[in-house]
Amino acid sequence: MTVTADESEESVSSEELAVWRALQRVQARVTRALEADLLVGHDLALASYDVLSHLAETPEGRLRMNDLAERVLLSRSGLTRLIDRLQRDGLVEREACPSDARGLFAVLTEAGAVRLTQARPTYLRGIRTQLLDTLGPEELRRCASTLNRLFPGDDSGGV
Amino acid sequence: MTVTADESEESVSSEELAVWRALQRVQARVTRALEADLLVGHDLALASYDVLSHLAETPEGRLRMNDLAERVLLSRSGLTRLIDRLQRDGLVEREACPSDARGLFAVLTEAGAVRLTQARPTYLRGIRTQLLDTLGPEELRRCASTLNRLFPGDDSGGV
DNA sequence: CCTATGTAGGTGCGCGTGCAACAGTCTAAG
DNA sequence: CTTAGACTGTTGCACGCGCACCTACATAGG
Repeated sequence: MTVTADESEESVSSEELAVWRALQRVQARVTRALEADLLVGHDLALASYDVLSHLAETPEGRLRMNDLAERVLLSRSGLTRLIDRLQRDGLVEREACPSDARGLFAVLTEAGAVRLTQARPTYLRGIRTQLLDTLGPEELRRCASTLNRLFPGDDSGGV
Repeated sequence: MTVTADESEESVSSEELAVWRALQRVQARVTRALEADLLVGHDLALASYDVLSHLAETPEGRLRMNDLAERVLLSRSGLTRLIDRLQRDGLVEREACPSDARGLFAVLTEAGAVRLTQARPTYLRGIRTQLLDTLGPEELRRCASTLNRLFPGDDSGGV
């Protein structure tokens, strides 16, 4: 088959395409491993962990819904439901924003902080074995500099 | 807040964590851009494009369901429904496997090949603007070598 | 031959997600 | 003060996905 239309224009080398495909595969592999591990070990979805994690990185343990949605890579509506679930489970609470009557804070509860602390080792171990170990230290360093250049001021927060 | 439990064990530097998070963000950004562009431009979901693309890279334009599922990063059941839709739209056909009565081939139709050819420029442009342009040529080269080392013999296929 | 184990693909089901639309609120221009 | 436009979070809806389970077939071991 090999439908080779007009490669003259809009060319992307097979090496470049391979980069994109590898990116997809790595992301899928790590994501699924983390999802499974967190689920069986702590009854926590990866998206839920991400929310707790980002909240915990905040000095006050709270974040506006919109802000949080961007950080955890979710649509606003998606975050609304996710916070619904986390609130139902007592891991997060909603709190009104004094300065803006439209705004709501998602705020980490004590139970949420505990749950996060319990789950963190599982999460970190997953990243280590699925991603970091497969990269050599040299490649890791290069990736870090490249990625941090693309997203300046984003390596904040801990662990 | 900053729940800093036991960082002694299972440590992952913030630089390493940033790598993982950046990976997620890049993947999400490119994926959503491609999905949107392909949808408005060619009424084609990204997953559908991936299927057509992988089939077209095959000499006979056909692939076993299982094999295809692995390549497009979908569960077997997920691929079943996706092929259902593509077959309904006439872009793909199912064909029995002579050597194994359990097996089925997903085979690219002429209409599927045409649709792929139409959509390809949109797809490649998306990768170019969302991913490749943001990486310098030097970083691109490094990523390629790193990723291709992690997934040897996977840069086959065209464009 | 016949049985046991593994594999290929499909189905029922529940769930998480995004899009479009909406109400409430803020802000700026007249 | 009023009004137009932008923004925040939520909801109705439809859809795509994975998991668990199932059937059909393949293959090895008796």
